[in-house]
Amino acid sequence: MNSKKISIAVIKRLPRYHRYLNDLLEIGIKRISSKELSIRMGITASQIRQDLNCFGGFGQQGYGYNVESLYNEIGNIMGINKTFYAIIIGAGNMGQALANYVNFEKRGFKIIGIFDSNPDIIGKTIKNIEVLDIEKLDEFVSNNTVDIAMLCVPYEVTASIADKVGRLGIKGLWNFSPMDLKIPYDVIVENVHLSDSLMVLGYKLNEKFNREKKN
Amino acid sequence: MNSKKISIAVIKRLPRYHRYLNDLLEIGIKRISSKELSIRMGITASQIRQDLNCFGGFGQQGYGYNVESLYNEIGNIMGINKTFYAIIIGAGNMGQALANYVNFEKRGFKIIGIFDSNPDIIGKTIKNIEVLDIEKLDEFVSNNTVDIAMLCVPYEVTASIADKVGRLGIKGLWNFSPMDLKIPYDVIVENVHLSDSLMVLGYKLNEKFNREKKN
DNA sequence: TAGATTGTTAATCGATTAACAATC
DNA sequence: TAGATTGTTAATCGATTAACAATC
Repeated sequence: MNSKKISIAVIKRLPRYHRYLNDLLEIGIKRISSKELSIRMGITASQIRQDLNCFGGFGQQGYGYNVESLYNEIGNIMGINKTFYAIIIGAGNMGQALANYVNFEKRGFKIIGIFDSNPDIIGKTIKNIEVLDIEKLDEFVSNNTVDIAMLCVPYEVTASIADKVGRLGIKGLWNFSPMDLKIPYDVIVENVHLSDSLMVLGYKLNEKFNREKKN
Repeated sequence: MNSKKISIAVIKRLPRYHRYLNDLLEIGIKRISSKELSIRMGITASQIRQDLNCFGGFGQQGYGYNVESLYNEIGNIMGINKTFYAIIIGAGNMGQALANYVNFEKRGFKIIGIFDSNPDIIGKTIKNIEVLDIEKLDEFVSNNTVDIAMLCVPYEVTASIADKVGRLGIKGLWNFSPMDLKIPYDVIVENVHLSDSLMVLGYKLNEKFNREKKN
């Protein structure tokens, strides 16, 4: 693997390649050319070859790519073979949805703890994990390896909890609050801004509507 | 408003501007320059001015932008003043999380129906809305205005339900399944691929780890 | 060998940033 | 008026696409 910086645009496409390759595997396709894959995915063959060559030459001239090995290679690049240990902070609807989302485990993410501050929820069991009092977070983190905190707490407390996560040395933060976290720690934050996404959908609907009205 | 095509990169930044302006309003700041805002948001002042000027000249030389009116302008552009009527299909954990997510209503999205196929869930009430049998979807759509369907059903049935949504003439689809929908109808699809987002976080963590190991 | 398709360089396109005249 | 800051044009940067020699 060469050391030149891989752009975030490329990284974000990797999970999509991975999904398509998985589909191909499942329908029993053994090899695929960048041309064929480009048609399926609706992107250019050039882009596929450029993207893959950021990480190495996985193909073979005159043949194309072996689906299974390319699938594995991309999995390796994304770290799917590694296990990331994650905790969920905030066991409301969203936190529970994440806890029950089976696909994460398949991709190497293992939920090992769930925390909340609501006495009605503390002590409940979700997916065989007892919901702990958020007060026990410090203790838990000292006794367990925690790579990622998934933050599903109300807007008002997000900033302070994110800060705590940073202070405890957790390196990855998956944030579901509609807010840009600024914490003075060395934490990698990935945001899921649901309402932003919904607003983009609203914009596109409006635009479409206006366009149609004009015609 | 001029008619030249606005790039999707700009559109995606609008909700973020909207959030920051809302924060400014709440702390009582009345006017702001692109320079000041750029520092807060961590982007360039140039970009802010370019973005806003896609939609019109909202500022004033020597003064900057009036926070409240800019907030409202961006809200209008995004269609926040309009009401979008939405239904949730799939009342599992994720569907329930969406139903209970208060921020949507604030942004003009109103949930008017929830559907599921599980007899244990049908008939339950979520946020004052009775969960209906998915079989009643056709009937519901003929009797109500439905702009958006929020799809939170299991992977296996996503494609067929998305197809049905298209057939019923619903124009917007918010998809939570890890799959790229291809439906032969004129539907605007916005995807929330949670596992893709998580995989990107995993990649970044790995990369950081490898970088640190090297030093 | 001939055909196919990659890996990679070069060209193009679009998005971001810089610069500055216009103007409040 | 002088200072500040926009709106907008020009320059730069980066990402995508095209082209083609290398090679299986």
